[in-house]
Amino acid sequence: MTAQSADEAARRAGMPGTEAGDTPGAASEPPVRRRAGRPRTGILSRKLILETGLRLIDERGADGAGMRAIAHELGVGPSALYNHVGGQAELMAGIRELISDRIGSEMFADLPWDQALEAWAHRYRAAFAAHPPTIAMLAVLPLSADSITTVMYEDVIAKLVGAGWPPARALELLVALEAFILGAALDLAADPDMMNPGPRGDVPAYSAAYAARAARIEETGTSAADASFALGLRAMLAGFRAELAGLSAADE
Amino acid sequence: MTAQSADEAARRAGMPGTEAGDTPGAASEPPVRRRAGRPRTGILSRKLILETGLRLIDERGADGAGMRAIAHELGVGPSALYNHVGGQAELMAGIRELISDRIGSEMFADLPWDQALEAWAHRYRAAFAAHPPTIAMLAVLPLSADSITTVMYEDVIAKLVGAGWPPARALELLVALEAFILGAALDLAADPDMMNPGPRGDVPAYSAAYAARAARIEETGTSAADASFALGLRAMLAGFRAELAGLSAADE
DNA sequence: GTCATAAATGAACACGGTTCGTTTAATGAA
DNA sequence: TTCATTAAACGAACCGTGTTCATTTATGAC
Repeated sequence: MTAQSADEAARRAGMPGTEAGDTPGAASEPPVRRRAGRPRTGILSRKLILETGLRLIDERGADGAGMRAIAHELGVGPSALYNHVGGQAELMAGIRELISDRIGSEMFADLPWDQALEAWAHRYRAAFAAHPPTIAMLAVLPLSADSITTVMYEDVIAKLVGAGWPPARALELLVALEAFILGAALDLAADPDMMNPGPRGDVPAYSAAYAARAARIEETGTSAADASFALGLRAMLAGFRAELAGLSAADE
Repeated sequence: MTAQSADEAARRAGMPGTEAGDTPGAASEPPVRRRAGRPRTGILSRKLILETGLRLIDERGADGAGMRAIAHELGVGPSALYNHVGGQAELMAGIRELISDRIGSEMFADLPWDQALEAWAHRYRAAFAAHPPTIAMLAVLPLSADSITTVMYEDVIAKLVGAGWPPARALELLVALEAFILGAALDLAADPDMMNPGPRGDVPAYSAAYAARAARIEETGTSAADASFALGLRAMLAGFRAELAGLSAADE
């Protein structure tokens, strides 16, 4: 990725000149004893901070991307971040948009509405699945109104209305589907063993179902979360098709 | 509620005897200058702490139920809580179970599987909806294996298997439906104005749909979140019915 | 050149969860 | 009954967090 190499270059740009004669440790990451005042060459940027935050979350878990941790990772004092980012809340919102901006909506250009929704749902979930620790944290954050997410919504709604959905219903559908996707993403982030009943005799049907599912996972190779997502999405889309047919019939 | 009055009684039980001569302020809630050492009559209990935490969350929002806040509310030092609760994580898990234990599963006793699922989904969502600030925080927490939630799962699975669902599929259905419910609960907690596109001309279809939905809300009186939940649940259940019919047909 | 502004430092501040030693009361065993 | 142990409170720390502020240095516009 070009962004990645650019970031690396920007990070290293804080070093004086030839070699660091004043860095005593000289370990892997040079501590870059920088004296006070504005540095000759820019070190931070909003984008660099957000991407570092996302990377730290991926590497160290949800709690690994505090203000101090990001600052330390960038070889900078914590207060320096506040020249580029309003605070932690804004930082989290920025990271969330970093992720959701990668979902895209091209599938609505050349697929029927229901197939496009299916592809979109998979992409949506995958965008979060790429950063497991973020899911629980970011799925609950609101999207800022001016983000490009809104134009993604535009593509969804336009397609649905074009297919015959009443506009208000189309928006309800979008919200409902998004709820399922986020819930499925949470499931994806949960411990796979979370629903294990363990050895207890008072829940026979549930224990049997758990064992049967485990066997099916063994066979097919698909994870439990994937299977549930596929089943739920299939059901929801089938239901939406039936709903639309009912609406069209009522029109006549 | 009996629990409530019992709690209050337990809370006041810390006062010495007749009247508090050493409480200078003597405001509404007596500060109960308690000297060190084990009090004559028990003040705290795990249950009281959990219920106070849930109440503070309801009253003051998600961040209003810290260790120090709960301790202060109970007229006790923060460290006293650690005699009854392992820490904040365990406390949150306890509150989560407090809520989800109220869902119940009686509807599976005397309704067809699909109607029972519908009633269950509504109750599930309502249990969280009763405590809006908790949703985002608690929906992402795992359920401890020994909770009575597992017996609720037992009722769901038993009903589904009895209706002809293969056990593994029944569990997948349960997880998928739960994902939708939690996602819908998150939607319920979100700012209703969150999806407002505002005055911008580049998303015409979306803006129109948003306006149309607002008008429908005005008419019917049902909230946007409720409408989306109803639509999504209806679609999902219709899809599940079709899925089961397909499975039965394939069996023959 | 001068001056406002941007961007860094580093020292605080306030507040959070948590730990620990102390003190007192209850409990159970000898 | 006595005595050791345990339970449950206090209160003073400890540590880590996000954040603010005064200061210092570089940049860019007039």
